[in-house]
Amino acid sequence: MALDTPSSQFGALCEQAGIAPTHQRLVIWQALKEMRNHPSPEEVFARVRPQLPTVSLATVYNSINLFLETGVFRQVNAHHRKLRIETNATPHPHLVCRQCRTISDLDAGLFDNLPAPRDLPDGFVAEHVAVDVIGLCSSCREGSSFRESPA
Amino acid sequence: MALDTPSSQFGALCEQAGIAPTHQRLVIWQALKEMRNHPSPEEVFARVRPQLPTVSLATVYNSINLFLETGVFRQVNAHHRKLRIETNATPHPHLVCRQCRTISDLDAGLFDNLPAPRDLPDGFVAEHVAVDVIGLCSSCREGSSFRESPA
DNA sequence: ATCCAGAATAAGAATTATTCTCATTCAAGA
DNA sequence: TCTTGAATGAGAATAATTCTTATTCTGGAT
Repeated sequence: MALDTPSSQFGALCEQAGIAPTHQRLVIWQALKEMRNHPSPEEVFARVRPQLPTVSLATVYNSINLFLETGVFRQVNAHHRKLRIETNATPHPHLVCRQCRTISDLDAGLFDNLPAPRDLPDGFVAEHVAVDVIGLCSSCREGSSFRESPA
Repeated sequence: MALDTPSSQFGALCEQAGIAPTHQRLVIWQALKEMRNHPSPEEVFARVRPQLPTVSLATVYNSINLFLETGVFRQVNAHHRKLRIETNATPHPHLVCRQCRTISDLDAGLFDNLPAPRDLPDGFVAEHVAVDVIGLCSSCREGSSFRESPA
C-alpha cells in the first residue's frame, strides 16, 4: 500500500477530480490547506512564490478555478466581489460586514439541522447550503452614521 | 396630508436614509422597484436611459451604492463576483449555480424559523441572514462531466 | 533512451467591472 | 437673486480576472 504522504493524498484527489496532479497544483493545494481566513488568489500567489519562484498569477487562478470546479475547495460567498477560497471543509456559517466586507467564521453548529432544500428546478443538484449573517461590524458602525434621526 | 405618489414615497425614504432625493435617484429607484431578477448596474443603466438620456454609468453606480449603504436595497450574495441588486424586499433563499452563476429565488418559507444568530463579536449588528443553496444546474451538469468514474 | 502529442505553464496583454477625478450643473437656503 | 455645498456627467484610472501564445513538461509508445 502507498504511503500517505501529502503528494499521494493529492494524487488520489486529482484522480477523483479528473485533473492532472502537476507540481504547481500540488504546491498550491498544500498552501491552501495550510492557510486559514479565506485567502485571495493574490495571497495564495504570495504564499507559493518561495516554492515556485517562477509561478505565474494566471497559473494560481487556473489551479484555484480548477479546484473550485471539481469540488476540491469551495468558494466563499463573494461579498467581497473578489474570489475568496474556503479552506475549512467543515460547513459553517459566515459573518459578513456589508461595509468593510470582512468575512469571519461562525460556529459550525449555529444553523445545524437546516431542512433539506425542496422544490428545486428539475435537474438541479444542490451541493451545499451557505448561510451568511450580514450586518455591520462595530468599527463600521462608528464610521457611518447614516439613518440616525436628526436628534 | 401628502398624496402617496412614487416621488413622495421616495422622498420619505430618502429622509429616513439621510440622502438627497434627486431626480436621478428617483428614476433609478423606480427602475429597481420595477425590475426583477437581480439586475446588474449595467442593466439598470440601460433601463433608465430613456428617462435620463444623459445619465452616466457612474451615477447609476453611485446611486445603487448609496441605496445599499443606507439599506434601501440589499445586495444579492455576489456569487457572480459582480454587483447584483435584490429587488424583492421579502427575505427568501437563493439558488445559485456555481458554474453559470445564475441566481434564482426559492420559496420564502423554505428556511423559515432559523435560529437567531448568537455569539456574534461585540458590537456587530446582524441585519439579515442570507441562505443560498449552491449547486449545479441541469445544463451545467451536462456540459461538465468532471468527477465521473471512468466507466 | 527517444520521440510524440497533448496538456500545462509563464508572461504579459486584454478585458471587464468598478471607482475616481474634476469640471460643470443643480438646488436649497440666506 | 446669490451663495455654497452636493450631485452629476464624462471619461480616465484602477483592480481583478481571463485570455493568448510561445514554451515547457509529462507520460505513453516506439
